Amino acid sequence: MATPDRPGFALPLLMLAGFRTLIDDLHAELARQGHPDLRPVHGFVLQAVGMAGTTASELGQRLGVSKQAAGKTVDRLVALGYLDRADDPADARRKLVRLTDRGLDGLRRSAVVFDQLRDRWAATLGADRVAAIEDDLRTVAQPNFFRLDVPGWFGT
Amino acid sequence: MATPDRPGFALPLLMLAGFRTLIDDLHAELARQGHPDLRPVHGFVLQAVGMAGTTASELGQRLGVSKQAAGKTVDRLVALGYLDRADDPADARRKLVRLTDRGLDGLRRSAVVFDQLRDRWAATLGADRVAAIEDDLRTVAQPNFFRLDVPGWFGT
DNA sequence: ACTATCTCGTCAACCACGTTGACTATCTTA
DNA sequence: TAAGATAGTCAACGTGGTTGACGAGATAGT
Repeated sequence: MATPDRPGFALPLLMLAGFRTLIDDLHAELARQGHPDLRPVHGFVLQAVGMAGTTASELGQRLGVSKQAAGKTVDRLVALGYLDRADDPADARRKLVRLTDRGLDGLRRSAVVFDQLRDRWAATLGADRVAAIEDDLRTVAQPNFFRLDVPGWFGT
Repeated sequence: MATPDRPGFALPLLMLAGFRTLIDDLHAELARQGHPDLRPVHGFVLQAVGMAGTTASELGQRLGVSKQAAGKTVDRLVALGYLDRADDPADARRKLVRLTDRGLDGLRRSAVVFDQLRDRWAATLGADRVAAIEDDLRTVAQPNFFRLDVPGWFGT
């Protein structure tokens, strides 16, 4: 890393580098485990869909993008076999977006790999330092997107 | 934040949230200071160009993208008045990409704002915690992109 | 019950940012 | 000098985002 004389520049650069390291490692491992076409954005979408399923509009709200953008991303993930659409019997306008078995598999494997990556960081830095980073970021970071009030994503 | 039972998921989500918080705050402030058309990617490009200027190919290497992608980004920043192109008298193939006065102004203001944002985090978390986050990320994050071996970006 | 309004999904046009492949012009080296 | 490497650009394309418009269906008010 270059160390500019302005210290503040290091913070966003390192945050980005840390995030990209995790994501790149995740997708390298997912590709090895049979999910080579899963792209960085897709993981967040699969999480946002959740076990209960959702609609394109609500998905857009959860991800902080327009409903049209969410719809197009759902199209791609449907084509890849990770999501499917079903009519809502209670409301003919809505189309329920749900995880397929493949989508669920990708999500579960992501969770496992993220755990392993966190363990790797903990082995280098110490578990307390990793937890401290998480606590600190929880304090200062504003999650104005990916707000998921869906409990038990990976539950039983 | 939702807290999934898999703890590893919190780490990338929080890293992303932290990064986006910094970037969103930066651009809100830059827009206030006369740079409303500066987008998140542009800051990194301006840094990678540096005071000495560079070429599209080298810029692509620094940013970890193809020379064509770098060239197109330079096109946009030229159109916005942040960069210009000049012929290299020593090599007729090369076109030197340089910061304009406006580009330099945007870069300097970014540095100032990032310093202020870092101070804000330090006021909340404590300066030692912020420094610890930076140290830890320097240890585990692999900066396979934005490698800038250019000293003195914002020098004298 | 009917009308006005809101919401959901979709289509179209567009922009930003990335890719690969091909090509010309130019420098470098064997 | 011929062969090869490099710089920039063009074209075609993929992905992820935007806004605006629109029809179909649900809902609230009189």
